[in-house]
Amino acid sequence: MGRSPCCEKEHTNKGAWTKEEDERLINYIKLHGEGCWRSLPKAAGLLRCGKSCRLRWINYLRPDLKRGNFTEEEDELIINLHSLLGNKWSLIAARLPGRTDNEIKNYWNTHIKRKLYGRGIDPQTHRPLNKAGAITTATATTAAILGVATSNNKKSMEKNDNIIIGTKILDNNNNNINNNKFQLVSDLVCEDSSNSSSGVTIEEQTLTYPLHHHQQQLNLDLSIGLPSQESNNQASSNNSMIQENNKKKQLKKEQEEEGHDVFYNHQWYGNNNNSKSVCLCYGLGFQSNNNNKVCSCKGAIVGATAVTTTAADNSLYRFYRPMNI
DNA sequence: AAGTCATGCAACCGCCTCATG
DNA sequence: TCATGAGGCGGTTGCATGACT
Repeated sequence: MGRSPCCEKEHTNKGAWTKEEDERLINYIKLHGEGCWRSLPKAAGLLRCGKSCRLRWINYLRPDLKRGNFTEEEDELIINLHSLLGNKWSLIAARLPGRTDNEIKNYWNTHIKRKLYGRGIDPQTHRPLNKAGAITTATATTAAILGVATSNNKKSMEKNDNIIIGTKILDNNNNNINNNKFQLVSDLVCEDSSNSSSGVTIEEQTLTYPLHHHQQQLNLDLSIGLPSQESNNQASSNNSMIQENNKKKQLKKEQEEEGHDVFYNHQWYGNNNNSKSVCLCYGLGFQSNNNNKVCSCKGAIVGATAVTTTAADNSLYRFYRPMNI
């Protein structure tokens, strides 16, 4: 049985929105808020599909949209986020206040792609164009190729299970990863936090990356995003910062009282000031600001269930995702 | 001035996810 | 556990506009 259409197509307008339609939609949402998109058109007196109303509101009419050209800072952020997330425009948009996924997608296709080509960089792989098809530094033994699935966050990471692979970097000569099929996500250092010397599974390890290096690029410590909000968001932003600082103080206290590191917001809080341990999916940029939709870790470290080899050796691991996701 | 081509972007389409019963 | 449907997402289309000949 086919799915019923979201609206009666023969009775709906299509194409560009008129000023009157915009006003009707704005007025309705001002009065009633964003509710059921399916019933909204009728209630608002619009001959439009609910989906069309939603899109028009989200991409064009929403009052918090930032209009105008993208800044250089936003350009670089989009490029960095795309290198981590691929064509996940909604995730990228979530890190750019006032920008929509559609806007970023269009901007990527019309401007940034060209910009990257101009720099000699393949916009899909973020690798130099003259080296396309070959990852010159990656290598792995068969045993070191890790399927980064996880048992403790199976449901939320469903989409990512078995698709990210980690490759232990041994030297610069072997190319075991087919770069036509895989895209570089990130380099991370695996560090054993369990103090056991053998038989350590990835799940028992802490995956640590050099924080200062990533912060320079993406401000991953707090979130991937621009450092400041628009002025009308300043108050709530300040409140969030106060709450966050209070939480950190509390965590520090807990850590001191209990004598061990404390986990919060994908991170372990401990005594080591030089590096900060994070869960793997966070480190790879798969965290989300939408109730941890992507990563639902609660302290357990994301890792591969299948691997029990000596990954916890402070080696550099390089992570890839297939091109088709 | 008119025709053609290139570009940018709003909007649509179809599939996927997830909540609900 | 399964079916259903609303909302969400990414890819694509097509129109408006500007640049060029």
